[in-house]
Amino acid sequence: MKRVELSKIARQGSGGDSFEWAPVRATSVASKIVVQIRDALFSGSLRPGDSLGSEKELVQQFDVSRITVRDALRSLETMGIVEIRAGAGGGARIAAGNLERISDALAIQFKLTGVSEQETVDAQIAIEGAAVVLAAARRTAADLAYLSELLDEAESFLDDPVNFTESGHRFHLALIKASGNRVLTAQFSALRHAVWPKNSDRAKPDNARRALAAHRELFEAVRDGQGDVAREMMCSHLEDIRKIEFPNEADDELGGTMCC
Amino acid sequence: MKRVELSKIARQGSGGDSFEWAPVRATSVASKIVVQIRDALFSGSLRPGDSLGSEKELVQQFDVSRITVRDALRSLETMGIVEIRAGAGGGARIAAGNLERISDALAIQFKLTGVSEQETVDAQIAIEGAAVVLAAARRTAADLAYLSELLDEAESFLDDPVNFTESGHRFHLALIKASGNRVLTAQFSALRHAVWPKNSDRAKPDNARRALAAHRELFEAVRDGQGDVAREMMCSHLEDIRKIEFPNEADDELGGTMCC
DNA sequence: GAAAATTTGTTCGTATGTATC
DNA sequence: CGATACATACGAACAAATTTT
Repeated sequence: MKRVELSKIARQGSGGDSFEWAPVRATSVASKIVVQIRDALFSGSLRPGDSLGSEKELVQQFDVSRITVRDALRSLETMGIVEIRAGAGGGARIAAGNLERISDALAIQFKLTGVSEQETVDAQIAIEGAAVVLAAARRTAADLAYLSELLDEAESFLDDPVNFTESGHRFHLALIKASGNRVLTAQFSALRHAVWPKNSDRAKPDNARRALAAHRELFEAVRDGQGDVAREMMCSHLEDIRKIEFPNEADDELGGTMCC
Repeated sequence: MKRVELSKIARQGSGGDSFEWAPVRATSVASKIVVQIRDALFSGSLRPGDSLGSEKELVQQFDVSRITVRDALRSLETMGIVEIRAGAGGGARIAAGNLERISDALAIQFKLTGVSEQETVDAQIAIEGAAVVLAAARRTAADLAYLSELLDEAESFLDDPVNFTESGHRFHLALIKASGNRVLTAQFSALRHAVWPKNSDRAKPDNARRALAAHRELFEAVRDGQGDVAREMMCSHLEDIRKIEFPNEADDELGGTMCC
């Protein structure tokens, strides 16, 4: 339960922006507190679990009003940097990482920016394609057992579009997790949550059969350690899905550019 | 300048969580305002540029105190959903998308989670490798001109490690932007900001020469539309960098698994 | 389990800096 | 340049929730 000494805020100071990305409205006092704590996190002087003290203590340390401290804490909380608990022994502390939080940020900015489905699927191909290469090299027996289970499950859902789609999602996720790479896993989850149709009703039986066959081949390639084969299969499988889910892009002259 | 009618907050209501991700502390009144506005964004009833009114107006609309509205606005601002301007005609309005904000969110969670350098570099290989394939197919004349400029710049920095490293970063970024995929660009930026050494002093002249040669070959492959060649080059180039920047991982038995 | 202490959540009033018209 | 509108900031206080005793 380390306590870190934080300096008072210079009201009219220039505020050291050690990052190249612009902090949110660096003019406000609250944002200077935010920047200071974020810097401390990245420099390593603050780590998950460290306590920042209560609102009252922060008011004293920074010599600002309670509202200013609250503004800063609200921002830090929204960024996922701090967790706030009420009651005795509570207060603000540096949060543990939560990679699922990334989905929110991605979804919001994708929505506001209006990125195309093509960009999203291309990014997904990049991530899943690389992930299966790693998975083919690192998959454990437990990974293979779970993937095999999911294949059986999917087969039982061949005539149940909703459940089939969801099962297929779990298969993709398990495949990526088998890569052992949390960065790729987080980025995949974010993309999936951000822009894919929530309830795809396009998983008609014939499409489902096709997808299941692709999943089986993927499984075998990963099981046999054939990374390159798995990558190509994943790519053509996703191009297939792209044509089904986003038919308006099917006539893109660059279709299949990625790898297959 | 559309105005959207927002309903009052039910103090003890259950609060409709229409998303699967848990909103931040759904118990507080402020977070209910946040959820309501975020929902309105995703449902399409709020779009970039729409005005939410001033703090005072929001106080009246939601029938809560000023500080509660402030808390909500601070969260929404941090999420990048609203922009707040002071002065007459100011107030809160729905922000335009800013994909750089994603980098922040990713970098923070990667830092808090403590992902390994190996995971990061593997993800970078996935993203940059796919990006150059797209870049080879889509690069414009302007892209090539800028990349060529950066190569000349880098050559002049061969004996200046700090500037050489920075110039090289710009080259990688320009290469990815040439893919025309903003999702890949955002994810790359995040990785770069999150875990790479800020001031790499390892760009010794001999390493610099090696890197520059790799960049030249990458440029030629992209220029000539040879996507597969570019991918392999990018991969081996990044594996090279991995060995230089993170020598403690050089003996990883899985080195070179990705593609080369 | 109940009481007490601690801390956040919420409200009101007021003053000040700042951007717009 | 002045007036207006707005966000930012400060102080005091009570309510609600949570943890400790």
